[in-house]
Amino acid sequence: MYSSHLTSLARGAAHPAFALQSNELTLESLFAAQPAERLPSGAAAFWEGDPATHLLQVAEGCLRLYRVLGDGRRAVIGFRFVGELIGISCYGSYSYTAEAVTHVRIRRITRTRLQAREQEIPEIRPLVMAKMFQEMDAAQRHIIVLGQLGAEERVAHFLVSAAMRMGGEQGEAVLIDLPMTRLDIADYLGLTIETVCRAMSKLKHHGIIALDGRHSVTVLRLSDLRSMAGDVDDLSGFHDQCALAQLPN
Amino acid sequence: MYSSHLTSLARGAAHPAFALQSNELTLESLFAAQPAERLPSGAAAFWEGDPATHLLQVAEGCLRLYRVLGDGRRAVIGFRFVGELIGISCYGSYSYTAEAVTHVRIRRITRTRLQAREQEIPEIRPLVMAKMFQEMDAAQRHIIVLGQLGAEERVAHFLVSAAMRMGGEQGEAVLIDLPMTRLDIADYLGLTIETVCRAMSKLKHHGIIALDGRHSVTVLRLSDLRSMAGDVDDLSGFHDQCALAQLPN
DNA sequence: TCAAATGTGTTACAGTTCGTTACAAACGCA
DNA sequence: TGCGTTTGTAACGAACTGTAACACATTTGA
Repeated sequence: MYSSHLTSLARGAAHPAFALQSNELTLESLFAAQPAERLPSGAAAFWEGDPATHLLQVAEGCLRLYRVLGDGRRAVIGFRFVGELIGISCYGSYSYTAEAVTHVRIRRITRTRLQAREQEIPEIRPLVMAKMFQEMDAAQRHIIVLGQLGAEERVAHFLVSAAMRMGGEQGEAVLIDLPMTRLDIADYLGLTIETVCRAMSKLKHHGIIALDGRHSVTVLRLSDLRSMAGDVDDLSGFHDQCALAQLPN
Repeated sequence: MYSSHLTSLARGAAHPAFALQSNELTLESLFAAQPAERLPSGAAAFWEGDPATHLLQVAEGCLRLYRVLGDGRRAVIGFRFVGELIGISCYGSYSYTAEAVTHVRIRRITRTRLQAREQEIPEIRPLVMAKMFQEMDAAQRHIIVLGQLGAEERVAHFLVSAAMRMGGEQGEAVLIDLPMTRLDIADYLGLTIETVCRAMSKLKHHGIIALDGRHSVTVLRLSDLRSMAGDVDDLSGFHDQCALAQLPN
C-alpha cells in the first residue's frame, strides 16, 4: 500500500485531516531548510544496513523501499511519494534500501538535527510520532493484504489505494500515475509479474479500469474496484475523534 | 513472528543485548507498580476500535492480536508472551483486538501515566521508542515472510522464531511451547489449518521436529529447520554497534 | 540520427502449490 | 458416559506460478 497523502487519508482513515494538515506544514518547513538532492532513476538514497543517520523527505518523484533475501528474492516493502518521509521507523541502521523509481529530489535531515529542533519546538515530536503510528498502521494493513487477500484482491486494493492517494472520489474516473514497473508491484504484493498483468487485464476486460501505456491507469468504476479489494480498510469513524484527543507527544 | 524476548534477540538481531537488558528492567518496574488483571482464555483485553488509553504488559500467558475483515476473514497480526508489551504502536484507538490464548495475567498503564513517568525519568522514552522500532522491524519482517515465502518456509520460519524465543542454540533439541491453535498459526501465516498441519507433518516425517500433543514441538535439528526458513533474518552484525550509538530519545 | 540491444508488459499453455472438502480423532461439558 | 464441538489430516480441485513467445518501449552505441 502507498504511504498515504493527506487527501487519501481524508477518506475515513485513522488520522484527522486537521492534524495532518499542520503535520505537513511544520515538518515540511523543517525539511525546506535543507538542500534538495537529485537522484537519477535507479540510484539508491541509502542501502539496507547503512547507519540510519538521516530522515528523508521526498520533494519530487517516487522511491521504492526494498529488502533482498539471502537467496536473491526481493521484497518491496513500500513506495514513497512527494511529501512523504523515509527512514522514520528505522534506528541504528536502515532496515531496507531506498531506491529511486523515477528521477527524484529528496531532502535529508540528520536525526541529531531533528532532535535539536524538537527541543526548540515541542510541537514537532507529536508530528513525528504521528508519522510513526501511520507507518505502523500501514504495515499492519499490508500484512493483512498479503495474508488474507488473493491475487486479484491484492491488485484491486493496490489500485484503490493509488486512487485514494490521487484524491479519487466515488463515481468519477480517476487517473492514476504508476511510475514503478510491474515487477515492483509484484514484489510489493507478493505476486509474480504475470499475475499482476493478468489481474490488470481482467480488470480492463471488465471495464473497471483502462490502461494507457505502462504508467497510467484510469479507474473507471471506483466502487466496483473497491468492492473487489477486500475490506482491509474497514475502519469505524470512531477513530477520527479519538485520534485527535489522544495524540501522543 | 513472535515479538522476541531478549534471549531470542541475542542471536544477531537488530538490538544490542545491553540496551534491552536495561529496557526490560525499567519498563518492567513501571508495570510492576500496576495491579495484575486476570483474563480467562478467549477473553479480550481490548477490542479493535476501542480508545487506545492503555499500554499492556503480559505478566503471564499468551495473547493473540487480530483483526477481522468485513467479510469475516481473520488476520492474526501477532502473538504476545510474558514480558512483552501490547498497544505500543496504537494511538487514538487500538488497531486490533487482543485476546487471551491461554489464561493470562496482564498489567495496564495509561498513556497519561506513562507520559508523566517519562517526564520524571527521561530514560524511559528511549526504552519505549526502542520497543516501537522493534515492533516496526518485526512487522516488516512479517511482510517479507508473507510476501516471499511459501507455506513450508513460513511454518519453518515460525518455528525457528519460537525456538529463538525459547533460547534455542544450534545443535541441541529445543522444546517449544505453542499455546495457540493451528487456526491461530494459520491466520498468522496467511495459510489454512490444513496447510499448517501438512507442513508440520512433513517436518516430523523428516525428523526435523517431533510433535507431542497439540501444544508442544521439539525441534530436533534446528539448523535444518533454519535452512528451510528463508533468509528473512539475514542481518549483518553491523547493526549491533550502530544501534547502540544511535538510540533515539 | 538510426539500428541494435536491452528492458518491460502481455498472453497462452503447462506445472505446482495450497485451498476445499471429507472424514477421523480428540477434547470439553452436561 | 454420551454428545457436540474443535482440531488434525488426507484426497481432489482451484488458484497461482513458471515457461515460453511475442509485442512494444527505452536505452545504448556507432
